[in-house]
Amino acid sequence: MTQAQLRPPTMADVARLAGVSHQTVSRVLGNHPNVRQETRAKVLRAIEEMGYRRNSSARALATRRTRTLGVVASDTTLYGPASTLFALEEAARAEGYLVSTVSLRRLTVDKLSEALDHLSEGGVEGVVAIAPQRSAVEALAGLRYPFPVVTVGSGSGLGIPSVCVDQYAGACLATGHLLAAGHRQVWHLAGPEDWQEAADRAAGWRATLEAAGVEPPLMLRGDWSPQSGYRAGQELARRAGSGLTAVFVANDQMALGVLRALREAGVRTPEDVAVVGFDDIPESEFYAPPLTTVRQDFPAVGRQSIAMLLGLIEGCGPPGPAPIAIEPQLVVRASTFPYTPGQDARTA
Amino acid sequence: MTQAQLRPPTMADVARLAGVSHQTVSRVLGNHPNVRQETRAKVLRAIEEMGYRRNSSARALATRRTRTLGVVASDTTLYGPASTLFALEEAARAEGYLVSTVSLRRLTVDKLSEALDHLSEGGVEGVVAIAPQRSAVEALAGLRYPFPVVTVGSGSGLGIPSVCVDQYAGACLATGHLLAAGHRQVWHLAGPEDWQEAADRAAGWRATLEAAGVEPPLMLRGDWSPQSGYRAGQELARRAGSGLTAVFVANDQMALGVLRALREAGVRTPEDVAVVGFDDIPESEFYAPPLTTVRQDFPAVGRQSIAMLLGLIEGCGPPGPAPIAIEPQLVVRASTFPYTPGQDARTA
DNA sequence: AGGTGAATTGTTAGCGCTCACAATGACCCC
DNA sequence: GGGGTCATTGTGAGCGCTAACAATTCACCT
Repeated sequence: MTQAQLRPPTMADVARLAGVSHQTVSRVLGNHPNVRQETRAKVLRAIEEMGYRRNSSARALATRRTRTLGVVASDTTLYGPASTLFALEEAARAEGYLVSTVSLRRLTVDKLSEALDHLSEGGVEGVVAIAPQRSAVEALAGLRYPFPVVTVGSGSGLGIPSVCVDQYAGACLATGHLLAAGHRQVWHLAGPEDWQEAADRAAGWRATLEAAGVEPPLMLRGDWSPQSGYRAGQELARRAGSGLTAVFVANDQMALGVLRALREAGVRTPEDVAVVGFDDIPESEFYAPPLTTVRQDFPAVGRQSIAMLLGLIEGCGPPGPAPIAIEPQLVVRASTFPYTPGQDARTA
Repeated sequence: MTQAQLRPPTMADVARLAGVSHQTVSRVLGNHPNVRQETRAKVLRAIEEMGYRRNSSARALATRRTRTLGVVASDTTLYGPASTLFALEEAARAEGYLVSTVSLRRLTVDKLSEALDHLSEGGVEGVVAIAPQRSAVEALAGLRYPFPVVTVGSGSGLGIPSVCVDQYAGACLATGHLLAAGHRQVWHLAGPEDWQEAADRAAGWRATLEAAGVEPPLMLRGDWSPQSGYRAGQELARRAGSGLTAVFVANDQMALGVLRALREAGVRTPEDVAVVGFDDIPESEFYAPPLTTVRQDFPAVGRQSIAMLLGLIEGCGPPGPAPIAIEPQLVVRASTFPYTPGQDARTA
């Protein structure tokens, strides 16, 4: 006999039907201890009957908590950002928070600040910014918002709390793998200059070579796209004649372009040139040949970021937890030779 | 001389500083016409000075509008869903709405209903569900929520408003292209049975063949992943010896697996077997060989869905706009022969 | 001067909920 | 039997905003 109503029922309506005060209804909903079992049942029945749902705005107003977090992301059709976004959302939901997302095509300082304003209007209690570009993060450091902001994938060091995978370590893994397989020299196709991750991967590559007593060769640059990898691949193919045998590419998509360029130039992988990527996107296993690459633990990134943000929101402590780095993992496939002691890769 | 305050300033604080009533502040913020220029300036100065921001919860409570939409998505690391999500979010933001997202790893009836409950708790005014699986949409038809729900990528016909790309037309384009290039027969590697898009693509394929007087061969099935494409590709390679010359694969990622299986079996593409994919993901241009595929207009999907949802929210009319289908587009690359009249593809 | 209407501003009453506190009653102990 | 405790429930006052209406001011006309 639930009659259709224009206004959804309020707590007072439920209270009236159950013959209690609105506060008792609130207590039942809030799982407060001191409610008689019988009363609780009565209230629950009334709630059920009226199809009652608490009004979130009123609740938020009274408690001063919206239980909403914001996320700013860009390039969400790429595997890395999409995975991070997913992980963040899942972690936040597990903590009972709603997530409002702003996706940007390109992350610029203006757009980032607009996005934060938009989220601020929406009443978020904190924001995670997937901001892998240094310029954006630097700008962020200057702005003031009435809620904490945590960044993902950017370096820390600007005083903004941040979580990231240890890109440097991943690059060491990749470069070390190539050296161990017998290569005398390892080239690098890096990501865009402004990206912290690109810089960290390049630094890891350079350091590993130097530690092995190898002078790092000219570093190439792409923009993460297969297209840019293809162009760089043509350059690499040209050098394959004069001693180039191994390349560490800063992401899998560029590696795809490199593989195509090498193949078109008649350069075999891994016999002539070994290739290592970064990210372990699902497709990389099916490239020609399947790609050796570095896997990142995105779910861990999501959990850590949300944990850090909630710490900032609830603890209110400006110091915040120390920056966290998550360890990546090497996945060896057919685009490189496995490590075989005493054997030179080039003659395998 | 802005002093730090524990509680953020309220409208009343601003009003006091500006020497007006709080209602005048509200009018300035709401861009109401009848405020004297001078008063407006005074108020704006006070707002600026105090760093005042309207409290969204209080606003939502008073207006009964949260200006928040919900989106339920799954498989967001795939290109299609990620693009749709991005387009939705952008379209909603353009209309001044905040978007709360729930991403699901796998879309099941239970998870979908949990997601809608979670969004409902968050006070969304409407939800777009990216629900490409028929079972989920059917379940949705049974549930009642206090807000309208629009689906994307599911068929309509269940009484739930829906927007999608015309998959059937896309499949006709793909299959027709192969027939026009001279192939006598076209095989099909379909997506999972439960997916509406997979069913529509299969139907378009079948209808095109039948219209050309060709008996459709056995249909293979995958699960969208490169792995499943690889397995199906091995089967296809086996049949390449006995007359198979063309395959229409239901998405690009499976096509990647097919290409690899064919290559490993020594079957050349397109000389021995031509392959067409679906989606036009950014990488497909760099496959070996570059993939002929069907491009979908995701931004249009986003705009239409949001427009439909807002129509339902604001118009309140249960009839709602008619289901909208968006036209896809064929992108021809090297994995197929272009159409050359009078020439048999197999001898090209 | 008095009246009319428009422009501008202030006043009041909620929106639906939670919090702090008061009130009630049951029970127990000396 | 009075006073204490505990469990349970109700009351009242906001949270910060907008909407409706009332009040004021001012320009302009007859």
